Amino acid sequence: MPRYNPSEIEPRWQRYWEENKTFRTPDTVGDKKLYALDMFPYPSGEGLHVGHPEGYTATDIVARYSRMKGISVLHPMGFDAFGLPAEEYAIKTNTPPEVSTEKNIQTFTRQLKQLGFSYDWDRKISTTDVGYVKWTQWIFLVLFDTWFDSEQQKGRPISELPIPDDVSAAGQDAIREYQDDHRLAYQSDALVNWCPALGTVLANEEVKDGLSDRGDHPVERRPLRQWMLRITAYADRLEKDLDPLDWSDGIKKLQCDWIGRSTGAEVDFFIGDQSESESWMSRRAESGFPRKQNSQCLRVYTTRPDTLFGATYMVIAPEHSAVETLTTENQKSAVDQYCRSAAAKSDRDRQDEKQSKTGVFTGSYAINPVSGEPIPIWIADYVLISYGTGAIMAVPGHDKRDYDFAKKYDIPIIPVVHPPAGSDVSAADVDSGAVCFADHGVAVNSGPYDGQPTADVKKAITAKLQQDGLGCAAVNYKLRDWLFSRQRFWGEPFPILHEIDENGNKTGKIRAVPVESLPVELPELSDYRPRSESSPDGQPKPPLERADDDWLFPVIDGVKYRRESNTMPQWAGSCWYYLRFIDPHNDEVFIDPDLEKQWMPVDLYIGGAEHAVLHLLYARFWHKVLFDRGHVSSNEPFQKLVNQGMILGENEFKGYRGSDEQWISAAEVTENEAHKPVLKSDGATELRAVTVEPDQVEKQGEFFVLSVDPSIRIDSRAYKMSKSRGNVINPDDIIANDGADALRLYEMFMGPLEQSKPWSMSGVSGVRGFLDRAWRMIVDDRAEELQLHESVGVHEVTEEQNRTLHKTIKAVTQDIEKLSFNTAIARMMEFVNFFTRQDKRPKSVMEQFVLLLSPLAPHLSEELWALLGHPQTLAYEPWPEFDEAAMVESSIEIPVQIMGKNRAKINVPPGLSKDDLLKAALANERIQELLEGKTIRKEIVVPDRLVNIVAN
RNA sequence: GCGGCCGUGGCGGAAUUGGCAGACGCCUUGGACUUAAAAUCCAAUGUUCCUUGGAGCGUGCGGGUUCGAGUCCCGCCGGCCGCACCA
Repeated sequence: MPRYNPSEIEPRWQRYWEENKTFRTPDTVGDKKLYALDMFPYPSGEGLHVGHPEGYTATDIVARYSRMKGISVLHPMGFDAFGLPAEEYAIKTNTPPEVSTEKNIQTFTRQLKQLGFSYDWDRKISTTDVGYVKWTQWIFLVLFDTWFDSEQQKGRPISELPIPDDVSAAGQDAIREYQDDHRLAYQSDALVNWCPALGTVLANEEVKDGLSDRGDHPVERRPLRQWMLRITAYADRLEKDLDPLDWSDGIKKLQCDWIGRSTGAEVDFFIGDQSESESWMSRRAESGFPRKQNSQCLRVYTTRPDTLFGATYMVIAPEHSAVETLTTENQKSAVDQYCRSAAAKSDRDRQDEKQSKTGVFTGSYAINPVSGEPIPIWIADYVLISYGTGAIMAVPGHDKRDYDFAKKYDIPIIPVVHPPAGSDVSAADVDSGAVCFADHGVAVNSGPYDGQPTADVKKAITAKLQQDGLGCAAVNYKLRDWLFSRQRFWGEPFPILHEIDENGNKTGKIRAVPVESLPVELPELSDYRPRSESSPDGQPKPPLERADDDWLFPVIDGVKYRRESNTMPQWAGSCWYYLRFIDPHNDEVFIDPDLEKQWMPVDLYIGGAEHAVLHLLYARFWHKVLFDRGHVSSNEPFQKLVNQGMILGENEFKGYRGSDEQWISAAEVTENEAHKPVLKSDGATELRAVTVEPDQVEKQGEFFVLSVDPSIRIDSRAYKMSKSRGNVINPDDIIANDGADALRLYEMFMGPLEQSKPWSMSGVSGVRGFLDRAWRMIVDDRAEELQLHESVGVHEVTEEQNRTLHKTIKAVTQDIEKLSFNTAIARMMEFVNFFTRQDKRPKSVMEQFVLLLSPLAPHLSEELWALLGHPQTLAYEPWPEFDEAAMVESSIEIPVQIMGKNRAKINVPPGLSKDDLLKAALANERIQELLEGKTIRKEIVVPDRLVNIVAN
C-alpha cells in the first residue's frame, strides 16, 4: 500500500545522494556563492542530541534553497574531536583516545546522514586528523613568528621587529630574548590555579572553596610558566571590526563586554614626605610623564580622572610589586598575614566574599597631586593585580566599592560631584556622605573645575596632568592574554623545541619545529594519567613527558632539544576549521589562496549561544593574524551569525507535598541554597516536588491549580533537557517513528530559530500529519501501486488556484530568506489545506509545490518529484518564481470603523483610491444607520486596509 | 548588583512594522464514514453578556501619545540567559 512511509523512502534517497555525489561542492565558484556553516560538534559518546539538528536543518534549508537559485554552495561538516571526555575515557579504560573518538565520529556521521543534510561529505574533517593537526601547528608557528606593531595596528614578521640599540649592543642572546618577549605566542609566568596533588593546572570552574573539584585537594594560586597568546594586542580591532558584521546586537554586546574597553587616565602619585612633593612635581613638569613608573611614585589607572580631588586613599593589590617597599615596620606582620591569606584564595573565592571588603593599611602615604594632601595607601584584594596598574586611587564619594571600603575602615569621604538637575539623588545626601553618587554630574570641591560637567572635567584634568607630567590618557581592557597551554594528553602538541645542555637542563633558548617536520604527532603512551606528583623544579609534569626519548629528545644540526610537552586547548582546532573546509585535502598549504578568496567569508554561520564569546573571539583573533601575515584575504571570517535557541524538555506541571503527603501550594514554596524546595514561611521545611499529570490541572486566572483543590497552585515550566531529569529526547527515536523529514520540519515549526522553546511530542505528530496530507494530495494512497492521485493531472489552472500558488511561492521564498521557517511551513500547510479540497489539482502546480517543500523535507519531495515524472534529483531544479500579477484579488474586504471600532465590512476592488474607498464606506447601510444624527469630525482612509470615521 | 532577551487563548506560536489580534499547528468537543476501532474528512474552539443578530471585555500591571497601540513613550511586576569587585 503506497502510504507515506518515511522509513522506506528516506534511506533510499540518502543512498541516491551519496552514490551520485549530489551535493559535491562545485570546483569553480559561479557569480554568486554561499558558504553555509554549522558550528561543528564535539563527538561525544552520547550521540546526537535534538539540539544539534535545529541549527543544522536551518543551514541545510538555506543551502538547498540556494542551490536551486543557481548559487554555488559550500556546505561542509566535521568534528571538533580533541577534548576531555575522550581523555577521561582513555584513562579509565587505558585505551588510546583516538579509538573511542573514531567510534563516536562514526556514530555522529551515521546520525547526520540519517537526517538527510546536504553536506559535501568528501570534505569531512576532524581536528584530530594528523593532516589537520599539521596545519593547526603551522598556524601556531605563524603566531610564534609574529609581533604586533601597535603603530600600524598590525601583526608583522618577527624578523621586522625593530631592536633597540641597548638590546642589540648586549648581543645575540639579548636580541633573541627581546624577540621572544614580543611574539604573539610567548611564554609567561601567569598566575594560575595549581593543584600539587593532581600535578596540573586547573581552570577556575574546576576549583570550589579552594579545593579541587575532583579529589578535594588544596589548590593554590601560583605563577607558572605557561604559553600565552597575545590576543590583547588585537583588542581594539576585535571590537571595532564587529560593527559592520551581520550579527545580533546581543552577541556583539557580549563580545564588546568581554573585551571590556574603557578609557581614562594613568596618574602618578608621589610617595613620601609632603614637603618633598613640590620639588618632585616640578621635576616632573620638566621631564614629562615617563613610560615606566619608578619607585618614587605609585601609578594608578582611573576612568574618572575628574574625581581626583575626591581621592582620599589608595589601594594596591596584594600581589603588587610595591607591597614590600610600602609596608612600614609596625604594619609588617598584619600585611604579611593578609597577603598570604589572599594568595591562598582562588579568584572565585575572592568574588564570593565581595559583600564584605577586607584590607590592611601599609603604613605609607601618597600625596594627592591636586590637593597636595597625604592619603593612606592600603592593600585590599578588591583591587586586581591583572587589571590596569594593579593600583587605584579610591574615591569613596563616587565609587560604590571604595564607598563600602571607606565606610568599613572609617576613611574620610570628600564629595566632588553633585548630581545633575533632575536626578533622584540629592546634593545634600552626597555632601553628607549618606549616599555614593557614581554617575556623571557637576564638579564641586574641585578647585578651578567647580561647576563644570563631568565630561568636560575629565578632559581638562587629563590635559592638565599630561602637561604637568603627572599622567596621561590611557585605555584598558578586561580581556586578558589567552592562556594557551594544558597539561593534558589529548590535544595538539606544541611545535616547539627547548634547547638543553649536556645535563639535560633547558638553556632558555627555544626554536620552532622546522615546517618540513610538521606535524608533531602525539607519542604512544601506555599511561594517559596526569602525573600526581610535581617535578623537582615545581613545574607541572604533563603526560607527554613520559614519551619515549626518541620523541622527547630530538637532535637538529647537532643541537639537543627537549620537546615542549604541553598541549593546546580544545579551542585551537575550532579556530580555523572553517578555512580548512574550503581546501580539506591540501598537503602543500593550509588553504589554497585562490580558493580562500573565492569562498570566504562564511556567509551564514549558525550555532549555539554558548560559543558566543570565546570561540568566536578566538577564531576572529587567529583570522586577523592570518590576514595580517597575508595568508587570508578577508579581515573577518563570519559575515552573518545566528544563534539558535535551546530546545527544552516537554512542559512539566510540578506540585509540592509536605512530610504528611499534604499538598502545598506553589505560592508557599521557595528554593533553598541547595535548590531544594522548602516552605517559604520558615525557609527550612523540605518539601517533595512531584510531577502532576496535565489532566489533573486547570488554569485559574494567572496560575495553574489542582482541579480537585483549586487552592493548591501548581508550577508549570519546561526544563533544560538532562539525563538526571529524564526528559532527553533521542533523535533516533523520532526518525524511527515519524522520519527525518518530520523531525526536521518539526524543529523548524516549533518557533523562531533564535528562541528557546519546549519540545512537544504531539507537535511532532502534527507536522507528520501535514506530511501525510501533502503525500495524499499527490499520491493515491488507496491504490495497490504507487501512482498519482486521480485528481492530479494536466488541468487548466483556475485563477484562484494560481493565486494560491503564487502567494505561497512568494511567502515561502521571503520566509526562507529571513530564516523564518515556522511561518514558511504554515504557508505550505495552508496550500495543502486548499488543494486537498480541489477536485482538479494541476500537475504543474503540484510540481511547483514539491520544489517549495524540498529544502525543508527533502526525502518526501524527491519521492514525489520522481512520481510526478522526473527521473533526476530536484536538488538543482530552478526555484519557483512568483508573479505579482497572478496574486491580485478581484475584490478585497475592508473593515469600516467608527471611533476605532469595527462596525462593518465592505467588499471593494483592490487599489481603490482614498476618495472612492471612503464613498464606498459611507454608502454602507449599517454605517449610515450608525452615523445618523452624528457629525463627522474626521475620516481616516488607508487604501486597501481600512476606513475609520470619527463622529459624535 | 550590572547587562541583555522576553511576557499574546488550555499549549507552541502568527500579526506586510502603528491599521480587522489570535494565521498555522497541538489539545479539547461535536459530527460524517465504519458492525466496531484505527485512519481519514467536516465543524466548533479567547472571554463575558443577551433572544436569533449582535454588544462588551481582552496581548503581564499602571499611566501616556494617537482617529487607531500587542507594536511607540514613562513607571512597575514576573521569567530566562549572560557577566560578576575590571577602578
